[in-house]
Amino acid sequence: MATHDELRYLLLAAQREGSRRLGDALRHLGLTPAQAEVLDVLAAHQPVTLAALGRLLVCEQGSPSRLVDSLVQRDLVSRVPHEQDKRAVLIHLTDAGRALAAQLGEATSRLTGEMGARLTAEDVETLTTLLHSLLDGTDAARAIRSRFPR
Amino acid sequence: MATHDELRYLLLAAQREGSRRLGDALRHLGLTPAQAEVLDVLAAHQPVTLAALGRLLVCEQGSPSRLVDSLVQRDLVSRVPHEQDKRAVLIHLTDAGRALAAQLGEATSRLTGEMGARLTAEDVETLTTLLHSLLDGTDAARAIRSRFPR
DNA sequence: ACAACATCGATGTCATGTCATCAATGTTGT
DNA sequence: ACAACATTGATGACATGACATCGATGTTGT
Repeated sequence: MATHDELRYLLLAAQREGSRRLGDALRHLGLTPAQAEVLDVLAAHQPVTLAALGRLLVCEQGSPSRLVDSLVQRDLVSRVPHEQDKRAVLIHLTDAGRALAAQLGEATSRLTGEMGARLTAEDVETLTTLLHSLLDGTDAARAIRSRFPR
Repeated sequence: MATHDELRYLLLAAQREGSRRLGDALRHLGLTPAQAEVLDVLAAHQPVTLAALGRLLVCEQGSPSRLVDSLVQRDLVSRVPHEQDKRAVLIHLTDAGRALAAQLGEATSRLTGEMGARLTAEDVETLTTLLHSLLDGTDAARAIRSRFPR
């Protein structure tokens, strides 16, 4: 069915477009969209192990060691060995990381403004509901549910 | 607004999930999602220059030379120098490429079936309309419009 | 004609994402 | 206790995507 193919490409296009604009909005903070998502999640769920962080992130599937590496190198995040489980590592925000995380909302406000100009609040609601239907039962849906409780 | 952020992550999640499943569905053909999109577009718009192909693709922004390279190496596509414009190159499907392109619909049918099980035809229509609103005026929207005329 | 500019395709660089594998550590079944 | 299995985080390998730059070629304004 051509309709479903069109929808697939629309989802791809929406994600790419959003990602580019988010990248623009974050550039002045020196962050990429993926790095910003990590800071965003950490600000609300600190501290977490790498595996748990991976489960909360939409942007990556497995354990995001390399993504976290990039933040450790910039002193936005620190790794602390887990006391009970010697395999695990706990990820914390540093002071600098917390400060940057606090600026994320302001940086993305332009983005949400653009979306608001194109979609009514009801449209956003409809899209959200339909996308949850589409994703129901997937890991990503669980991640989003736990980050945005209704 | 948390709602817009949730929507951003839902779009990301939907694209990732779709991409993984499409990758699974295409694996037995030896194609990645991006390569499949190129074959798909070429089957309908052959021959095109690299720049024109880039404008028709959702998956990539600039001119997709390296993506096309991977298909040339597998003899699915060929580059032919443009006669009038010495800068340009025309991309053609080879016989093998045409044969593979003909199998794409079958390969993606499982995907569209899964979508159909989660969304009604009306839902798909609604999503399509709303995403077009969100993307109106962007290059990606133009690409999709020209590939899926209403 | 010709200088200024635009477009074409290739390429280098960086940051993802995905998958597979690995060594270290935990957990479980018996 | 201990063998079988599962989980954790790191890493190598591969294919994208985004951006910038470059040399070659076209186009345009005058």
